[in-house]
Amino acid sequence: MAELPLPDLDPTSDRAVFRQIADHIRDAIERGVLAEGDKVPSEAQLMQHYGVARMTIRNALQVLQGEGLTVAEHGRGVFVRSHPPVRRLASDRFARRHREQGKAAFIAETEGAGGKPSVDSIKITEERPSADIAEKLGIASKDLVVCRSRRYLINGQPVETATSYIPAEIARGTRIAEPDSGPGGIYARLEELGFRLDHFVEEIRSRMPLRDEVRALKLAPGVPVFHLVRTAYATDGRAVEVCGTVMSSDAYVLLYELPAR
Amino acid sequence: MAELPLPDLDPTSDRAVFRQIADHIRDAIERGVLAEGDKVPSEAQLMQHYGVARMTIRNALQVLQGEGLTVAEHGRGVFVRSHPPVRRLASDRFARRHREQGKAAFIAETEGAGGKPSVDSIKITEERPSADIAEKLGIASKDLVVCRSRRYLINGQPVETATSYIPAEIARGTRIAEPDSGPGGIYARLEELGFRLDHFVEEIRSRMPLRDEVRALKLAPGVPVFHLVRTAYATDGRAVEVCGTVMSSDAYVLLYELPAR
DNA sequence: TTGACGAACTCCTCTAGAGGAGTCATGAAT
DNA sequence: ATTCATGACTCCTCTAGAGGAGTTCGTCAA
Repeated sequence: MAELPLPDLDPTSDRAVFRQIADHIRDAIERGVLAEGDKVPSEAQLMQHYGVARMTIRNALQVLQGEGLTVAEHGRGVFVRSHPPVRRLASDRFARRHREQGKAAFIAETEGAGGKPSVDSIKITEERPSADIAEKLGIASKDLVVCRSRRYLINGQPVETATSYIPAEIARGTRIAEPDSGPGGIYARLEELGFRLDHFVEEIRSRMPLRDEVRALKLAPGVPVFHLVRTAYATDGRAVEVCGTVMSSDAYVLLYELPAR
Repeated sequence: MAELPLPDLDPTSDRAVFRQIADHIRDAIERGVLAEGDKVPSEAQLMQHYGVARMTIRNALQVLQGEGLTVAEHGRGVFVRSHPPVRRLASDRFARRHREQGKAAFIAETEGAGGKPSVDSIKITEERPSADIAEKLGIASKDLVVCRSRRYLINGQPVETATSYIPAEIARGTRIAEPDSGPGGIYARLEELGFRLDHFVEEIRSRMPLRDEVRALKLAPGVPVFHLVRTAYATDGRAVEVCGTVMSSDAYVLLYELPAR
């Protein structure tokens, strides 16, 4: 439909035609003329409107897709991407007081927000840690660690993958090395084992997802991920767990509260 | 150069040719066969090697560029992207004890790491806040705020843009509304004005940059940004400042330390 | 009413060209 | 020694096609 008022090309501009076209559509999205979920005019319509070759149109659409503004659906059309409801992860989500109810942080949060949480593809292995993990745990890289990998879903939609690394010396033979780590999760188990947790350090990076991550999290093109690595320290200063999680950046906002001390 | 050992296409695969080619090159990068800064074989070489049309090669290279793995330089070639030195931002960087030396956080940190810090395009305006900012500051959206925009650079490379919003009622006529806010920055000024800072709340998002941000931060394609919004609260519970900053995600790692309480 | 079929529409992949423009090394002219 | 032109090489933009495959929807037969 020619309902969408797109400007004409500026032949005097030295900006490439496909960029100009991308600019027009981006403008329409940013100004709200095209709202979330709306269909962008088809390649054929845009060819017609601008009088250029199909490839030129496709290049323009490619730009927008790379910016995460649109998604193409084979056979249906190109649509303005809609953003899922955002989960806000508070910095105190692993505080002891939240653990005492006996629910894992993810389950409690999600149910609180009215979603149906589930956990997926739990895999427990015992491995030699990467140099990075070994250093964070303060162990030699030939010492073994127990790895707990899992994927979190809300209403069946994957939102996060996580892998915890606990020195095998601590975890072996305990419920931490079982698929179901019991009420309160592994932090509760660690405290029962006598490691009173003192503080966490979280390291946050953002980057484009790897191929596996795109698959595991069903990510749309142009969506970066948060890569968060949390290290848990016991009161004796010893690191007892490192947990690496990858989250879709458009499903999450991370919240931290800090003293001004 | 045929030095780079690339596999042949798998004609039985239903994976598109350009994706297979992208996979091969991505593998080479991930396995370290192609290191940072290395030149990817030219379009002509890849055409030759795979026996496909130029556009097919360009599509493959486009994929990698979108993933932030490579950058093309017109007339020179395509190169594996090299990552700038990473700045680690500690969560306590705005704590009072760091402020007492009289240096702004950014300057002190950068000099400590041996870089030459500078600040750029400082603009001070008085405006009506967006609904979001007004809500965070707990003021009506018709109340004015003083906006301090600036851009931070290290060795001339832009790394971060920031805009602070302070209720005009507080900032007007003070040094906060001057380009040079004086020793210790605006947090020091706020405390001198009697607003003893109690805590900060930081909200972190990650997304692809807008066009302006690409320009302002000289971002390579395929690099997401952190969008961090910090709200400063005084001891009386009042929000006295909101600061929004946009940072290149491959120049920063954010660090937070949290009590396990 | 239901279900199978097909036409029309969508985006996806790929080909084979063309001219343009930036970079760099070489070699000639100064 | 320096400057400058040249040509080879690079990626960039755009054209004009072709066949493929997924989606939607109306038609027609059961």
